[in-house]
Amino acid sequence: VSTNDHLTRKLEHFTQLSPAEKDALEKLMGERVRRIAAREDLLREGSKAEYVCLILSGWACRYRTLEDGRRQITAFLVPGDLSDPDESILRAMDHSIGALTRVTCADISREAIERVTGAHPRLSKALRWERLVTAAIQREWTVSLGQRSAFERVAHLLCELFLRLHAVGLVEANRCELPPTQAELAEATGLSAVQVNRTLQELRRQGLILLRGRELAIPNLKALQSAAQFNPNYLHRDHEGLAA
Amino acid sequence: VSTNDHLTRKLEHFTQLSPAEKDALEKLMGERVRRIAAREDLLREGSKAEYVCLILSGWACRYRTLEDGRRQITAFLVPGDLSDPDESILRAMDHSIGALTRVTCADISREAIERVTGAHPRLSKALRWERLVTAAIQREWTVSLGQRSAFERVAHLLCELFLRLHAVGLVEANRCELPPTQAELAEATGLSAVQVNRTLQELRRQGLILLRGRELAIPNLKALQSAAQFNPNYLHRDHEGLAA
DNA sequence: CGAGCGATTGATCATAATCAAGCGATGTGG
DNA sequence: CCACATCGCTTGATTATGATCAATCGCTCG
Repeated sequence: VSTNDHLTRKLEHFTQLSPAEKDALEKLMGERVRRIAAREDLLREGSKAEYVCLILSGWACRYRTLEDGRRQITAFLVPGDLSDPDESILRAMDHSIGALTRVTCADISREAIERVTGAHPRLSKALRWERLVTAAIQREWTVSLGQRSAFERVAHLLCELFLRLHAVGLVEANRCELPPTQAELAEATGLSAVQVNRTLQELRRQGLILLRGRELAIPNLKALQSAAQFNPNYLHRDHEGLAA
Repeated sequence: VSTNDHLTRKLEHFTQLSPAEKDALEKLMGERVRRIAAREDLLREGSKAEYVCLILSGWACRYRTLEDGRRQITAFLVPGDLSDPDESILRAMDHSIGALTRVTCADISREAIERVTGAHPRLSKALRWERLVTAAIQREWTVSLGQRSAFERVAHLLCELFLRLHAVGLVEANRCELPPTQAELAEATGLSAVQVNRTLQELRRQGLILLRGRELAIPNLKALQSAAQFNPNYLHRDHEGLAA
């Protein structure tokens, strides 16, 4: 098993892939690998997205900065996540993608994607599924920011990230990495860093999470999900590959 | 000019369409027209999206209801807007689409869409552009809910809706319909209905909007945009069709 | 050793939620 | 035709959630 099979693992939550399809994916990940330092941008607002970015290792985020300096993180990108293949249609990016840690990513040309999806319809469908889940996650963030309390927001986000990391094989024995700083979690949840700190402490106090440094452990996922009113349906993990 | 050419008008903000392409679009809108009463659902969470919904007239919204009754509107759908063609891949909808007014929509089969996009690459590209703009709008809502004050949120939303309606020909002399009730605007902006009411009054007091019943007038769009820190880039109206 | 970053804590403040009541227009059934 | 109910909007009073301000601490790194 390669260390860079995160995308493959994720897509297999939707549908079985043949060896040929996995091979085609693998080849895509090979071309033009780039290393980005923490706090650098993978793609900057205003520039044209020439390539599709696939995160091979490390964490990144989509974010937008307002004129007065306020910043909102609109998505976290973990290994196996990729920017939208169609984004290169647009004249200019309306937001940036920044590295939260050191990141390695593959810059894949749109043509390469189209070649592969043209040859492998099932892969094409799996990538469309991936895109739909990404959209559903974005909607769920809207729900969180609009309706949920600070406590629920943070708990919900941790549930989501934990399951997403699980899907790409980055959870071991209820533990995973959680690289974002509290300030970054604050920018994602629309809270202040102080409030994120207090909320994390409350989650710890209730025994729902163990968090030391960048390592998060969730001793009882069901309990955390229940505290967060987290419903995993929007991640659409119940398709061809698993059920039916 | 047909009264149902909203989608065509919108797509032409991205690229010129040939008569054949417009004709193909027109035919799509014809099949299987459905009428939905206000407060009814076009598509319900948990069900399978068999068809693509294209709004021909009236307003709808995507929304999600939490277990305890809280509701978040995650998107407004106005004439010319459509649900994601790929959504039928998913086993079940993770949210509902509800009518805010009486709505007429066209239920288009995925096969019909694929037939048309297969035959007209430019149309295919325009629809992908439409999808990207929808995703950008969703991100911008995340920014609003996470970072903007009540005043900015409401002002920003009004700017967005005004421009979107403008793009489909539903603005006349700085005036458009605004069917959502204040309670619905509250569910979209993550505010209480009381706060929306007070914010609208403040916008009126400052002369930024005129709002009576369901009619909204924006005497000075630039002024409102500036008050909202509204940057229209994310709507990506500057492509092939207009510039270059 | 000093600087800087991230996490933490306490005190105070502000924004917006909640609660409660009333108004005006619309619509409906007796 | 009128009495009454409902809905959407409006207003005032109070409360609460989370922001802001400010300081400290521990750790890492140069």
